[in-house]
Amino acid sequence: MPELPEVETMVRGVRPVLAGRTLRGVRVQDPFLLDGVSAEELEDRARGAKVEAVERRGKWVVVTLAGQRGIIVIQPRMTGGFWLVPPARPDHVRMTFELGGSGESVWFCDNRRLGKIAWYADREAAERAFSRSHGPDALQIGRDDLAARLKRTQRGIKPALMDQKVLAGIGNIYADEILFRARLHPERRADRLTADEVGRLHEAIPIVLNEAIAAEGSSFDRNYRTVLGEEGGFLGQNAVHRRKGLPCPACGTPIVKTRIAGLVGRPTYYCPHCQRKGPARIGERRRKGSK
DNA sequence: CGGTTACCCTGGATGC
DNA sequence: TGCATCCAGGGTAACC
Repeated sequence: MPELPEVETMVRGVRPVLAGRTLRGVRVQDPFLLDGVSAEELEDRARGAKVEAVERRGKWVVVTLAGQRGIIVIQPRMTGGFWLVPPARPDHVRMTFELGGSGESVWFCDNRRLGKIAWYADREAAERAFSRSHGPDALQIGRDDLAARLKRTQRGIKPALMDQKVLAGIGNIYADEILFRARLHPERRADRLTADEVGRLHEAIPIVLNEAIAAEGSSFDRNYRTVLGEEGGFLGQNAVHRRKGLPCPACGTPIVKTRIAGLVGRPTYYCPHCQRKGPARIGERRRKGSK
């Protein structure tokens, strides 16, 4: 589930509680999520450790332990998320950060168990692991770098945007929203965008992601919630994702839902008027009786 | 290289 | 009400 804005929201929620604090320890409730580390080893490393930093890298949550105790990396994937000691213990707790003294906890929950928890000995090892499967962060990537990376793939622009190796952080929701904002059809070939189109795309990425972060991400059904259990408010101010048949906010044309090549079974939403396969006509309005 | 399938899991919504 | 089916924001491996 969580994409960059949701993970950023989680990190901002968890950081003030954990950063600078000394853990009593961590408890692994579900070793199934562990990747390359045993529950015993992880718990040993974290016991009594001080949390130096809580950061986001792409869709990863990176918890750095002080004093050479290593780095814990949590990938929420589809249904993972953090909770700050809510009144009632949530379902599907997979790992717990236990704080000293007060007895407070931070829970990592994941009903589908698709998430991953890893541990690296130091920042370099974590960085190597990240770099093996990720490009630059979507909020950091430069325009020329983005252009060069898109030039290297003949896929559609949407699959390319969602490829973490091209740039890190964008998933299905925000790919749709970013492409709408950039007025690009999701099936346009990544390597055939004009410099102007790449420029629009590069502008749209941080605008959409930062709007979503400001709204604390996207919630629907019972999925993602903030660390306090509140819904993110982005869906409701978005343009196309999950808005099949509803009017495009720019031109009123009904939004189309489809499936595109290179994206397995994930749905794609776009405005067939604002996002043409041919040259997009920016700013054009389709309204009865005018123009 | 690009694309598809299968798979990792669970639970909510929908349809009969 | 019960049961089957489809769907879901992510990601990887195997294969054509």
